[in-house]
Amino acid sequence: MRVAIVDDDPLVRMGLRAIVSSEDGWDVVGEAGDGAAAVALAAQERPDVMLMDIRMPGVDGLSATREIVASGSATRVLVLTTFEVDEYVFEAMRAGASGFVLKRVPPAELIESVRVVASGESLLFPASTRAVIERFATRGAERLPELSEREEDVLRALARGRSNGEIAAELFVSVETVKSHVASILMKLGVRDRTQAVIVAYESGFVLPGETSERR
Amino acid sequence: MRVAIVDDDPLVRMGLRAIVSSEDGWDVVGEAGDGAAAVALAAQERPDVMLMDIRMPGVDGLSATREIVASGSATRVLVLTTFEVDEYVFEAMRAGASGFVLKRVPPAELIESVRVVASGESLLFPASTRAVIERFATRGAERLPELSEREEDVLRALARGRSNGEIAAELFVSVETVKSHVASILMKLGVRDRTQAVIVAYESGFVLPGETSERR
DNA sequence: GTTCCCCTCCCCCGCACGGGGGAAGGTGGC
DNA sequence: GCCACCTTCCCCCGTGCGGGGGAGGGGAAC
Repeated sequence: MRVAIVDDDPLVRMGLRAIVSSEDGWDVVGEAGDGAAAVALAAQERPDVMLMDIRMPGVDGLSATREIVASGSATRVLVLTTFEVDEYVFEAMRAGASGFVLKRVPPAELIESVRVVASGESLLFPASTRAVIERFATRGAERLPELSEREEDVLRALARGRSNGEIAAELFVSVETVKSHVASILMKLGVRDRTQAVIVAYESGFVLPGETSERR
Repeated sequence: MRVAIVDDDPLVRMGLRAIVSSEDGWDVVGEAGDGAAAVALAAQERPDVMLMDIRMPGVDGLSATREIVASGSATRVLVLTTFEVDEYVFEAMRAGASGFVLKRVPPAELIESVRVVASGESLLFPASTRAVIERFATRGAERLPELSEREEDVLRALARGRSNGEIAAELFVSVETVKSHVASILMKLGVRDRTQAVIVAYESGFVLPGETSERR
């Protein structure tokens, strides 16, 4: 296992190095103190896993992660943070990090985390997982008003960017029918136009990013 | 710790009961073989954690989870599945489950999982976490074409359901200017109308569900 | 200097969209 | 039997939106 360590604090790097290199067959193949150096290090050493701090002078850890992932590197990035509930968790996920864990976890857990992301899986710390799940659940403010079956069909079509004419063709009905369904949807959702209806569809979880375009 | 077990297979229930009750101070306060019984059980016994199978005859585990969570119960639902990559993970998250783990994990891990969700945190199995992160990252097919700063402002406004006139007022420019920005956005994104632009904004991660409406 | 691109603003045009009416058959509840 | 709702279809009308032309100023690159 070849591990790289990125943190602007030399003390933290030393601590991480001690933990990682204590494991049999594990090597720390390099250290970096900022994002730019991290990108270069990833390209040079091609480590299996890179432990990445977020807050660093110059190029931050998220930008560095984005670059490394975008470069097609096989290196997995495990983001380390100081605070439990870190707003950066979503950004880190979008940047392509394979995991998001606390710096102050017991060494054994950190080792295990590295092993997990190296295996191609991903992992989040419980508090982060909770935040993610809550975003999905949108607990509380969700629930669309009751839409009829046909209206849901039409709303799904709207959320795929279809025009009234296209929806009519897909559902084998006339454009007028589609228009009347759209009008009902707008009224029930309390919105002005199809664009706002699509926004409500996304915000309520009626459709999820990724489930419309990729599947089939 | 008071735990309830929901699974249609008596054998599985026995196995889970054995694991749970082997822990000091932990009690299995009830079992259920289908979703309807699970909802009733949650209301009666108010367990700390409910281990919930998904596939069951009659009312399935997801519907039961939805009901229990919607009822405002303090019971945390930990969803158990047989297969690693289960399409139901997103549904479970949306239903309000606190976790999603494999049935065949070592007993010690299952116990630990129950402890985690009981503490109010959430947890997903690595393979599930990976799927979730990939949905966020939308690795590969993402990246909006380069939009100018102003165009990003306009796209953000579009994603909030604003009309051209409203955007003009918000950005202190004329409607014509907004129209020309919108036209550039449509061209750059390769879409037909503002609705499709909003869809691209969501699908690409340019905006995330939850970040527009709730914040501020 | 020239050459881009961005941002701003303006014109005309056509049409899809949304709002206002309505009407018909089918299903299900009371 | 009546009423409510869904689904389907039709009319008219106004306008917001998108497509097609531009044009001028400013800043960065070269």
